[in-house]
Amino acid sequence: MAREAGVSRGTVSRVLNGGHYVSPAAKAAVDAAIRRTGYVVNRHARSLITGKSDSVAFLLTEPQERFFEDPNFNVLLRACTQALADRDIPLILMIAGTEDERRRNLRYIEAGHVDGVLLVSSHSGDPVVARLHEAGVPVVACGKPLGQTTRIGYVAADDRDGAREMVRHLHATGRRRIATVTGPLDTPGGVERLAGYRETLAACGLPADDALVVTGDYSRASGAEAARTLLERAPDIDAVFVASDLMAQGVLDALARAGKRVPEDIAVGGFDDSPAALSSQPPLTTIRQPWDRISAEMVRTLLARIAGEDPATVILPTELVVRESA
Amino acid sequence: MAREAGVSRGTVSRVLNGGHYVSPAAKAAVDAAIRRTGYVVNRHARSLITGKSDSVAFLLTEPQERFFEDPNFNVLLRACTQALADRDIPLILMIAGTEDERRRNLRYIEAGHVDGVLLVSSHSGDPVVARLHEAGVPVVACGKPLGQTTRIGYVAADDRDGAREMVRHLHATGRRRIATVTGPLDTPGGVERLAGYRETLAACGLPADDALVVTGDYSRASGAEAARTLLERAPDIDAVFVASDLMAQGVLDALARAGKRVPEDIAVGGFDDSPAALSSQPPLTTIRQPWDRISAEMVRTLLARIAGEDPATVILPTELVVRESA
DNA sequence: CTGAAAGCGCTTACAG
DNA sequence: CTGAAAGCGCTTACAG
Repeated sequence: MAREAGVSRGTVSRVLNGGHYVSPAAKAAVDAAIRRTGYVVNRHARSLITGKSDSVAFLLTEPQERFFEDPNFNVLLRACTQALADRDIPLILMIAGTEDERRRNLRYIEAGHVDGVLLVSSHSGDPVVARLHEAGVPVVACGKPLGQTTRIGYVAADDRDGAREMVRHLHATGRRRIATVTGPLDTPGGVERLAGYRETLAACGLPADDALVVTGDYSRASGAEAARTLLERAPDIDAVFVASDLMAQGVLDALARAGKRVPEDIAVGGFDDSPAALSSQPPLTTIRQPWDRISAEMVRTLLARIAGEDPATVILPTELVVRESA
Repeated sequence: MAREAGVSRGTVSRVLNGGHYVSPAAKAAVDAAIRRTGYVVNRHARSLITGKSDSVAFLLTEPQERFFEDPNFNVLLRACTQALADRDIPLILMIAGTEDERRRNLRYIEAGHVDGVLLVSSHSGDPVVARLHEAGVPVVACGKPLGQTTRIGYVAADDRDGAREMVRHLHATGRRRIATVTGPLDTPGGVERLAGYRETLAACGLPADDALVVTGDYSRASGAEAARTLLERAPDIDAVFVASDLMAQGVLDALARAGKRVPEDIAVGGFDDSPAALSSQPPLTTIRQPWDRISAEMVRTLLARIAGEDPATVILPTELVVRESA
C-alpha cells in the first residue's frame, strides 16, 4: 500500500487517521492508491495498538422472550442504533438471558471486541454490572442499576415523577379507589413508580391500602393476572395505575373479560407510551418515556466515558399523554 | 505471563491453544500462573495472527420492525444462539434494515470481527450477499438466496412441498375454491409456496384462477388487506392458504370483521407453525418449519464453511400441523 | 510534512 | 517437549 502510493507506511497511516501533518500531494496519492487497490485497514492490527474496536455493545440481560415481547426494547434499540449511526459506530446486539450466554458475551466484551456497553434491563445486584466494572469496560445503564456498590453511569426517565403525574391525573378526574400494578421490585421502574404512586395517594389524602398493590413482571400476562387479583380483592376499584403499557394491555384484557368498561367503570393508566399504548383497546392514557432522548444521552455519555470522562447520571422528564383509557 | 510461569511465551501459547506438545509440568505451571494473575489473551493480537475472531454474526437484512413483529425471527435467533452456545461461540446480532446500517455492518464484518455470517431474510438480488461473497466472508443463508450469480450455501425448509401438503389437506377436507396469500415474490418462501399451491390445484383438477392469488409482505397488516381483497374479488372462496402464520392472523382478523366464520365458512391454513399459530383465534392449522433443525444445520454448515469446506445446501422436510382453522 | 524504527501481544515454524 | 526468533499489519513518537 505504502509502495503503491509511493510514500511510507507512516504517511499512509496518518492519512487514514485524519490526514493531519500530511501534505495535500501525499494525501492525494494515498487516496488514489486506496481507491485503486480497494485497500482496507486491518482492524486487528489497529486495535492491537490503539486498544479500541470502534464499536459498542447493546447488552440485554433479560430473557430473549422479554426482548421480543416488550416493544420498549424495540424502540430503545432503534433509537440507540440511530444515535450511534450518527457517529458511524456499529451497534453489536447481545442478548444474555441465561448464565451461559452472560459468560460467553462477557468474554467477548472483555476481549476488547467492543469499546463500551449500553446495558439494558439489569435487575438488582446484576452480576454483569460488577463484572463489567471490574474488567474496566465503560458502561452506561438504562435505568438506575440497583444494589450496586460501584458507581456506574446511567440514563433514566424520572420514574417517580411520572408516576406522580399519572396518579394526580386519575385523582383529578374523580377516581378515589386507585390501585396499582407495579413492575418487579428489584428494578428501578418497579420501585420508583410505586413510590410515586404512594406519595401522591398520601398527598391527595387518599388512604394507603396494600390490597390495592399488586406486583407484575412487565409482561402482558402478568398484567392480566394482576387485574384478576385486584378485582377479587377490591371489586370497588375505579382506577388502576399500571407500571408499563404492556402490563396495562393485560389489565385491559382481564377487565374486558370481567365485563368492566374502561374508562367508565375503571380508568387504566399505563407507563412508557410504547407502541402497545396505541394498539390497545381503548388507546392508553400513559406516561411517555422520552426514548429518543434517553438513547441519545446513553450514547453520548457512553462515548464520553470511553473517552475517559467520569460516569454521569442523566434524569429526563416524562410527560402525561391523555388518550381514552383514563 | 511467561516469566510468571517460568516458561517461554511459546509454551504459554501452546498451553492456551490446546496443550499439545507441552509437558504436564509446564502445563500445570502455566495454568497456575493464569489462575494467579487472571491473565486473559489479547484477542486482537491473536486475531492478527490467526485471522479469526471466534464469533459469528446473525445478520438480518430486513427492517427492524419486521424483526420484532415476526415471531419466526425470535425462534430462529434463539435456536441459532443455542446451537452456537453448544460450541461456546458468541452470536453477534446485526440488524441492517437501511442502506446505512448495511454499510456500517458490512464494514464491521469485513474488518474480521466475525468469522462468518448467518444471513437471514435476504430478498432477491440482495447486494449484501454479493458484498459478503466478494469479501471472502463465509456465509450461510436461511432460505435460498434468489437472484445471486454466486453459489452460496443455504438451509431451508421444503417450502414447495409444505405448500403442497397444505393445499392437499384443504382439498381433502372438501374445499374447492382455495385462494392463497403469498409472501413477497422476491423471496424464496413467496415463490416456492405459490408454486406448490398452483401445482397442487392442478393435481387436484381445480382450475387456476389468478383472482384467487394475492401477494402480501409477511406482515399481519398485509394479511388483513389481502383477505379484504380476496373477499371482494371472490366472495365464494371456501379456503385460504396463507404463506405465513403472521399474515394468517391478519387474514383471520379481516375474516372475523367481515362476519365470516373460520373454519365453517372459510378454512385458513398458515405456514411456519410460529408462536402466532397458537395465539390466533382459532388456533391455526399450519405447516411446521423445523426451526431447531434449520438453525442447527445453519450453524453446522457455517462452521464447516469457515473451516474451508465448500458451500452446502440443506433442505429440510416440513410437517402439517392440524388445529382448528382448517 | 515525512521516513525509519520501535513496538503492540500474540502464534508458529525452526532448531534443538 | 521447549526456547529463541520471526512476523502478523498497524500506529506513533522521534528525528529530521
